[in-house]
Parts: sequence; structure tokens; C-alpha cells
Amino acid sequence: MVSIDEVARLAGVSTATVSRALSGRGRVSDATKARVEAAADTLGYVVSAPASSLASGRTRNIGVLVPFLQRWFFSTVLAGTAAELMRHGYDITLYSVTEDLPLRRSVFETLLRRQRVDAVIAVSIALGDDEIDRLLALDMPVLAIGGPDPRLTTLSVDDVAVARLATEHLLGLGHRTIAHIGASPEFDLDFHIPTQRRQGFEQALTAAGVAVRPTLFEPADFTIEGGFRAAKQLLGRPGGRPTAIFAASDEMAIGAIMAARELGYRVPADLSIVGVDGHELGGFFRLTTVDQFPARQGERAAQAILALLDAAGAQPEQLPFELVVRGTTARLTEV
Amino acid sequence: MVSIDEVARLAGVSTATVSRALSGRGRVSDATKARVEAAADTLGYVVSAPASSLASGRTRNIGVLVPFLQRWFFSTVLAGTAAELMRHGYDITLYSVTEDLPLRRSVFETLLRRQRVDAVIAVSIALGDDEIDRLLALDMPVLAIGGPDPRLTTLSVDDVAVARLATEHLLGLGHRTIAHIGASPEFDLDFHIPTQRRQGFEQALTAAGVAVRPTLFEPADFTIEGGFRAAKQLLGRPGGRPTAIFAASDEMAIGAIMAARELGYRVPADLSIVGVDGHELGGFFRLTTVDQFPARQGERAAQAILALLDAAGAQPEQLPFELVVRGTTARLTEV
DNA sequence: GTGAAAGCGCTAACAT
DNA sequence: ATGTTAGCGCTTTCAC
Repeated sequence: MVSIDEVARLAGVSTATVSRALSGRGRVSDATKARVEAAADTLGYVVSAPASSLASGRTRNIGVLVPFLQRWFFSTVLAGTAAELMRHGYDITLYSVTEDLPLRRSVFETLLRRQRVDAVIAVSIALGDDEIDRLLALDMPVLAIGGPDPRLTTLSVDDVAVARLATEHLLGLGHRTIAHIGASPEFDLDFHIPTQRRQGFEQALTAAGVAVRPTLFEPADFTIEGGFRAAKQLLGRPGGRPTAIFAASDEMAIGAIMAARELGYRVPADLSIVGVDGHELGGFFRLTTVDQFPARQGERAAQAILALLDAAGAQPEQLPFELVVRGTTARLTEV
Repeated sequence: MVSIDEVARLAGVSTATVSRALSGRGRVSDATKARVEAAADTLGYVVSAPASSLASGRTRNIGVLVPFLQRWFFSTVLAGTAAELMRHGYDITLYSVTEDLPLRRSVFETLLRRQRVDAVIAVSIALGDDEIDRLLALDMPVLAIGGPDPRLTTLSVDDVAVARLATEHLLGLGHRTIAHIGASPEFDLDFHIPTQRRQGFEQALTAAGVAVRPTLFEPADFTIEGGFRAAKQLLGRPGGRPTAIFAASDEMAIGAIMAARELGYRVPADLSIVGVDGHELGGFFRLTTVDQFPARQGERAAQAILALLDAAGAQPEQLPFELVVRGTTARLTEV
């Protein structure tokens, strides 16, 4: 391992100057800077992260907390964050925060407290009160993406507005009997996004003078399979089947499409379906959806945390979303 | 930040003893060990990673290289690795190694060389020769999961055997006109798994005395959409359509199922389909598949790298796989 | 603009 | 079994 002294010797300067030249902190003449860089280059020198961290207190490393690594949405956000951070020379330390309680505790009580990260990003994760306490006690910038907690600075889409938009799209096509596939109550206990989507849905209906009917709601677990089951229920129930379904995620919407097909309904001729997310499979299924650009959410979070690191506080920020009309929604045709 | 001296003072011992007691290296009497632990506990002391790393040369951190974070297979392997590593008090630094060449270079030339990781795991990633040179030059344990490179210690499933198993399943059901959806040549240029699957497929056919017909092969890109397109080709081509399809991934197999349905073929009555992976969607589609247990692959890699870290060399290891017969394959019925 | 020197918070000999 | 001490490889005052 070539160390800073060797670079200093080769460049004919002190280690202090090498440090300044390579880090960009403190002034160094252009000439020496060039010489130092050349020396570092020929020696293949790379600053030792532990030594630098110990001396400076900065790590150039961000901790990222992710709940369901295997779900498309989360890994997509993570990919966005990772790319953006790497672009700035930052590493990312990944903490998979699952239901495994002992592991989970260790993240908050030990792993995050080892002085290994400069800041943390929590990706759409429902945190306990004590966990948030611990994050706050870390005394470093913390940013949440899409979580429900008011104590954390949060980047989020306006889920009420998202749902309203999807529902208004359906209303605009003439639909009046619109069902909603949302979260089961347990699922939503600590994570409020699904409830907000339901609120937006009901707001839109009410604003259009359409009554909200409890039989037109069916809970599911945000998977294709869950959406499939829920849609079967909705479509199978006697007495006025829905002519449109708003699913709170694209994966559930895809499940609904398959359920409809299996029951012999044509999408969108007999049934319109709209989802939320911007899932990669959306194009294939020609799914109309409200895209929330998950990869960009991740990037945005990375930028925000970097800003927090060399400047002052960040405010909660509203993330963009957009209706993408494809082939699973159509005008209501008189039955 | 409470430091080791405070713990030493409170426990009435030297910092060296605290270090020994907390790390488990070197002997400490049970009594003092208990006192030190108590002191650390009441003070909420956690060892500073940079300081410890600088002094010891160990980081308790593993670098993980992942190519397509958004693909189910990769994020599942990663989740397995992450959980297992965390269980042992290790952090994981995630490097997303994509087609972005400048970023990619920075991983190998800078990020990995900062003394931040004790070892690296490369998850099913096609590495260039120079990249492998750089990994080897890192002078630390490196482990690959499922990659093609002979210079790296690799944990992998026997892809030839996997394909043979899938094909033999189909042959055993009486099928003789079996098609294969595999990788396009470009896709396989630097990553040989797809080719191995094709070899296994052809081996099985030949062993059963069935001629290999080029028209019964169709390349795709390992996505649902790709599998869909490929199956349409295979089934639409005039002259002896296949009665069974072996797809080199579950996602392609799912695409094939949908293509078959759309063309009016019943699965498995008219067409049997088998995939590879053990994808989470497999149950929903009742897909017969050869499961390769991705989550366990990740765990296994974590265990192997930990073993490498405190002992001697590891040998390449064969990973388990298993035929899971569900509902998309059936006996050939006379047409 | 540059150098000297004092740490950053630990661990690992080496003593005892 | 425990204490003393010398670093680990940087960054950052403080001088000049």
C-alpha cells in the first residue's frame, strides 16, 4: 500500500500539501497541485479511507436503510441512489432492515453508530419511535424517502394527489362504478401511504358526486398475486361489478389484469385498470399508471443528502409524478 | 462520542484491556470482561470503525459488486448476503457495477482501493480482464457467485446440469419437439451461463436420441417481455410447433406462458413450459422450474467469504438446485 | 502557498 | 491477565 509520504517524497512536497492538493481543501498552487497529482498517479496512490476518516471525521460514505430489497420499487430506488452517490465519490453502506428484530436492533444500536457513515437515507421504511429516536441521536443528517414520519425530513410524493389523479382519469373516461385495491389495515399500521391513496381515491369520487361504496374496496398486499385475488373478489361479487379498478400499485394492477382476463373480461373494453408506480413491467402490460419515477427518487435523495452534508438544513420536498396513459384504460361504453 | 478511555476509566482498567475485552482477541479474565462490558453498556460505547480499522487493518466490511440491482435475481442474492453478513457484525458496501463505464472504472481504480473493505463478493457479474486483474491486485479475498471467470474462486450452480434436468423432465413426460429460449449471442459474449444452459439442453436431447433443430431455439434477453416475444416466434413458425418449451429463466418462462395463452394454447394441456431460477412469481403462475435458491446463494457466499477471512483458501463450490414440478408441465397427449 | 507537528481513537507488541 | 507504549495514515492547526 503506497502511502502519502511516498507521494510527498516523489512530488517533493510535504504530506500536508499532498493532502491539500488531493482533497481540494486549503489552497495549493496550480503547479504543485499538478505535480502532486502526477506523483499520486504514477504511484497509484489512493487515500486510505480509515486514516482519512479518523483524522477528519468525514467518511465519504452514506448509510442506506432498505426494508424489502427484493421488491422492484426498493431496489430501483436504491440503484438510483447508489449511482448518484458513486458519481460523487461516495460509498454506500447498505443496511437491510427487515422483520428480523435482533438484526434490526443491531443496525440502530451498533452498526450505524460506528462512525462509518456521514449521513443516512431511509428508503420508504416504517420505523418505530425508538428507531427514529436513535436515528436522530446519531447527530448526522438523516433523510427519508416516502416514509410517514413527521420527525424526519422526508422526500415524498403527494400520495393523496397521486390517487386523485388516477381516479380522475377514470372518472374522466365516464366510469362511475370504480373499485379500489389498497392496503390491508395491518399492512398500513405503521406506514401510511396506502391510506393516503385511499383518501385521494375517495376525495376524487366525492368531488365528482359519486358515492363511496365499501364493497368496492378490497385490500391486498401489494403483490401481483394479491392484486389478482382482490380483483377476483371485486369482479365476482354479485350486484353491480365495477367498470374500472384503481390499484394502489402497479404490481397489484397487473394481478388485476390477469384476474380480469381469467374471468373473461376484456381490458380495457369491459374493465379499465390503472395502477401506481411506473413499474418496469408496465410497458409490457400496456398498463396505464401514475408514474412516480422511483429511480429518480433515489437520485434525488442522494443529491439532497450531499447538499445537507456541506450546507444547511433541508426542507421536506415534494416529488414529481405523472399520469402515463397506455392501453388498460378506456372510455366507459354503455353496457 | 464516548471513547475507549472513558470506558477504561469507568471499568478501572487500561484501554488495551477494554479493546481486548470487547473484541475477544487476547485473553481477559471473565470478571474484568464483565466489568468492561457493563461499563461500555452504561456509557453506550461503540468502537469507532475508522480508528479500529486504521490500527488493526481489519474493517469488518465487505464490498459487494452487483450488476443489475433492479432484477429480482440479483436483489434476492444481495438480500441473502446482506442478512448473513449483518448477523456477523459485518457491514456491506454496495457497488453498483453497471454499463456506466466511468463509474465502473472508479469502482475498480479508486473505491475498492480505499482500504474500506476486507474482501469482495462479485454477484453474477461479467468482468473484463483488466477488472479481474484489479480485483486480484487488491490482495484480499475475492469470491464470485456464478460468474464465468476461471481466475476467480467461484460459487456456482452447474448450469449444464440444471438445463439437462429441466430438459429431461420434459423428455420424461413424453415430449420430443422441445424448444429452448436462451440468450442472444451478444448477451452471452462475456457471460457464459446462458450458453451452458443451451449445452445442457442439447446434451439431454442427444442422449435421448432426439435431433437438435435450430428452428427450435430462440434468443431473448431474460425478461418477461423477451420470453413473450420468443415464444410467439416459436409457436407461430409454420411446420411442427413445439409441444414444450424450456426457458433459461423463470421470467422468460412467464413471458412464454402469456404468449401461449394469447395464441390460444392451453398450458400445460397443449404446451408444457419449464423455467430456471425459483422466481417469486413462480408459485402464482404454477410454473415448473429448476430452483437455484438465489437467497441461499447469497448467504452461502457470505459464509464463504467470512471463512476465507479467518482461515485459508476456498475452493470453487457447486451450489444446489432442484426441480420443482408445478402446473405448467404435463405429459404429452397424442395430438 | 507550504511545512512541522500534534493528534484522530484505536490495536498490538512487548513487558510485567 | 493486564498495563505501557508505539504506531496505523491521514488532516489540520499554527507558523512562516
